[in-house]
Amino acid sequence: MFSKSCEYAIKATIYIAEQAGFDKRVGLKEIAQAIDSPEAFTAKILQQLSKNRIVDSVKGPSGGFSMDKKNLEVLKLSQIVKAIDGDSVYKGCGLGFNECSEKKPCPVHYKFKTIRDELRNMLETTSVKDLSMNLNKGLAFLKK
Amino acid sequence: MFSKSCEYAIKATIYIAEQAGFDKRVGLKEIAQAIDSPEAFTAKILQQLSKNRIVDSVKGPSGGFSMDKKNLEVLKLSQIVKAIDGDSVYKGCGLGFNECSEKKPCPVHYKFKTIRDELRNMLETTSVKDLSMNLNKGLAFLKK
DNA sequence: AAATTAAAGGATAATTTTATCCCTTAACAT
DNA sequence: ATGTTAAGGGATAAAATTATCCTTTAATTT
Repeated sequence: MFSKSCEYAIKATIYIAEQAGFDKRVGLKEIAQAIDSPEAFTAKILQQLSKNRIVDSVKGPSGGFSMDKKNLEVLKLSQIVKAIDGDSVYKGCGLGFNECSEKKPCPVHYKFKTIRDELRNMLETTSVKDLSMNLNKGLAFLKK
Repeated sequence: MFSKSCEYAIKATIYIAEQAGFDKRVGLKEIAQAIDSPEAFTAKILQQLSKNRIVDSVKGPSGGFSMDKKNLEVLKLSQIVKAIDGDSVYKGCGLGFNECSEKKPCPVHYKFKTIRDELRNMLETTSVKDLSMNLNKGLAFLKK
């Protein structure tokens, strides 16, 4: 569904959001441990998230990554996915055609349309807060 | 959604099915041209499809690939996908956890569940005949 | 039976994705 | 101001995926 990078990005964002809820700023090392991801690779992804203003970062002692609490409801899964994987998930054709459309549908077009539309809708309506709330309730887990 | 290999596999199968409808056996070269895929790579994929009895192959002159007409309604998209990509699509977690389940749901589990279930259902109910029929009606296309 | 044709299969290469290393830059603490 | 800390960023490496080449095997045709 998503690239590994994107999976890490989602996990990292959820973790940062969770900690931001406690007004905690968290460092790369802590994040990588929490979501069980390779540190250096995660650093790259956090850079992208930071550039895309999905998280904010501060250098130096007691620095690290955090998020604007007020933004947690507004920030949608779709924005993370877009920042890392682009819009391939949205406009991607089931058979990899890029000209695939309503007017020139590929053989699987109509079969896939519903599902991709729903996926899009789900990503666009699910906020980071939705996900981190689940996490706090113990209904879900982040680390393998 | 699927690997490139899987995309080629679906396209190739649809094309072979279409031609099998005319009782035509088709060769690698023709298939690769029809679906606009690299020939040698497509050969590998056809080997897998053949091993999985999704298509049948005959060597030598007037050989090539074909399918049992009677099977076109029975053969589902899911079988092609499984033969090439395994069952990652079915049991794949949105965040890449392999222990993700009802009992131990990842943060996106419930959000993704519906969509993955629908995808699974769609793949398991869509027959190759459904797709090749569309193609014949000119409603869809195979070659870019 | 021999020649020809086309798939099967092994080895290898190119590309993309994932991952690591190390040096630079910026923020904070003293 | 200086040292320490942590993110930023460039270069490189490893792994996986995609792709090609070439030899072998098995059919069909003559």
